[in-house]
Amino acid sequence: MSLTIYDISEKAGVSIATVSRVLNGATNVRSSTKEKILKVIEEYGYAPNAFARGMGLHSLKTIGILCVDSSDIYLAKAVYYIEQDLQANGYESLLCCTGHQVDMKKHYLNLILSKKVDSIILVGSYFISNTEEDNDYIRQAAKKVPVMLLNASADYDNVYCTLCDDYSSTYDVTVKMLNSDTSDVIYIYNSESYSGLRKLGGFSEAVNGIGKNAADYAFKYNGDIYKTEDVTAFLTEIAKTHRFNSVIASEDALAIAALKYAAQKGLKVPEDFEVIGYNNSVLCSCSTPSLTSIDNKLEPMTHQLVNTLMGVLNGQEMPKKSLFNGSLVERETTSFEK
Amino acid sequence: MSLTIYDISEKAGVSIATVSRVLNGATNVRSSTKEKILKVIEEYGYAPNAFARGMGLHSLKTIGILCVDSSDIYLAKAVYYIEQDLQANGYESLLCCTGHQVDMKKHYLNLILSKKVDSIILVGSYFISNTEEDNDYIRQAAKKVPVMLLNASADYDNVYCTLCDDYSSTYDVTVKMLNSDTSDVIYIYNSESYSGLRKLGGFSEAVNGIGKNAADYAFKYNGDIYKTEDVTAFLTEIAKTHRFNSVIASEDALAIAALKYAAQKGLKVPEDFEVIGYNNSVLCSCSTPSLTSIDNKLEPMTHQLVNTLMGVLNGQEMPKKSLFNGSLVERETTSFEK
DNA sequence: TTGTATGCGTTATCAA
DNA sequence: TTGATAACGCATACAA
Repeated sequence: MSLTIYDISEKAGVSIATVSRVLNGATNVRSSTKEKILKVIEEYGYAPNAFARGMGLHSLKTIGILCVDSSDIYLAKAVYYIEQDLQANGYESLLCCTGHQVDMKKHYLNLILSKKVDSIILVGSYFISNTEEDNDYIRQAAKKVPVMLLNASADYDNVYCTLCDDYSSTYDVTVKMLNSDTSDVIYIYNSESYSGLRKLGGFSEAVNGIGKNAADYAFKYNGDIYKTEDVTAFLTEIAKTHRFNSVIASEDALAIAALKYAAQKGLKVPEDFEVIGYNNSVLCSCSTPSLTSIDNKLEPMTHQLVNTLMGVLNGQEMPKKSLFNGSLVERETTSFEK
Repeated sequence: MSLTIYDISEKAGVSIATVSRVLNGATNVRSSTKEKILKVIEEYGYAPNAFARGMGLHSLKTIGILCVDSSDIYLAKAVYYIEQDLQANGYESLLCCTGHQVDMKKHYLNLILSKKVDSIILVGSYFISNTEEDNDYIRQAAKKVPVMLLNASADYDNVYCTLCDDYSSTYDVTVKMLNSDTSDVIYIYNSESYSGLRKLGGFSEAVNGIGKNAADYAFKYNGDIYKTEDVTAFLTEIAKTHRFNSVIASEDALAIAALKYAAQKGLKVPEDFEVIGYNNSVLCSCSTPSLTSIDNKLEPMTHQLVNTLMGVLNGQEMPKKSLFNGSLVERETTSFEK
């Protein structure tokens, strides 16, 4: 077995209490004895037992990260930024991918909670549902540890939200499109998560604002957004009954498919056909032509989220909700006037 | 505080030993008392304290996953698959992104080791270096827990490797290209990791095989592979001194840039210019035209890796090295004869 | 099949 | 500034 605090105390000629003090950075230790102990620790390569430590401290400085699918381009980036920020604050990350089933979300949240994490971060808006009832597991979890929401909002005790104003972003960009040369705009989306509905709401508000019925211009795609051909077929189907010369998409991948659709139809982008994606992901610069997209400030959001969490864990009063504004990053699939 | 095993034993009218037995699935408990205990546990929502449990069992059923950058498309997928497989086997994942600095890799490996993980998985070939000395930290870690390598190889005790034969894949595809109409092929790459060098080796072998000097046809790009414009500029620079009409890339993102280069030059793909990427990532179907790419069997590899790990943890004899074969997925950027 | 008692390696309280 | 010792919550050897 490995060394214990007793071994170290013996070799250093002190009690375990003193060793423990040094280990935990207590100030009330004579610097000479501190040096002595540190040297012994170094020499024998001693590392405290994590379990025993957790038992004493009631914490292992570990944060649970829940995510429906960390292989998704956007969520992967979110998880990465969060992990890096946590690391910088001396915390580790317990990652758990739940999938989309509500049962699994609850199951894994409780599982990860039983591992005595110091907090839980819910990455992505898929964890918040419309019904109070379905969100109850989050409220329950928040009774034990602070719960942080990225891209979602819920007004519960001990739950903190960091999000981007998807509603305004989509509203603004829709208005812009409606005033452009390609004003026959449709909206395609795939998710009715919290942020999914906010985006849809922004689009609808803008369309309704010019006296049209938004429901006629918003189309939900059910399927894998990365199966580009399927999405393109979906658009071809829509085109049979609706005329459109621009597409706003809730995800970059959907927008990419719209570009493929335009290419198939021989439409010139952006002259005759304009496309706007969402997330400003790596796909934007990889597509031809490069994709205009809404940047929803992922990295600043994750910073804010982790900062807020650290404050909460230190007992400070922190904002319950942090709101960012998105911005349009124009590339080659649009030609708005400046 | 939350309930302890003592509370449960009291409420169920048995000793803590019996409760513990039920908790750990021991068979020598009368089924009626087992039922009784289970009911109490259910009723009060008792969950054992993870730290105390870990102390007794010397394990928390947690695996450390180390990765240089989990936001990379390929690595993110790898992490995701691994996490899912571990979950299916009742293990949790402690994720740690180290970045590319060797010091940090060592630091975090030791840190994560001190958290008493049952094993460590090194995702991606960046953890293995050419020098024995730089790999020593891995050998040391393997003295404590089994170390699993994805996409890398190292012949140490208690280290298990799962990888794809990148050498052969690149060799085969290069030969194919050399025999095609677009036989002026160059290879662009960005990494000299273990697998990076294997790919380069395969390309070189094929080119040398026809009596040419491979070094004249392989170009290393130093920079962010997702900065498409930079990569395109890099190719433009190469074109000043080298004639080429096909590109094999070590990463899909680099191949995408090659497509942009072709578009800029007005070259028809695949008639006059062919491109092959690597990883068969989502970028392939997102690009226009869709990208031919080498699939290196990520998901099967991760399955094998986790299966091997589970065997090792159960004390079974398992293969030290598992080798997969890549395969070419042809799309619109190549037109090889069948 | 069940219960008792001890150990696991820390932290923290109290006294010196 | 230090040391002795009692928790912490569970697993398990041993006894019954």
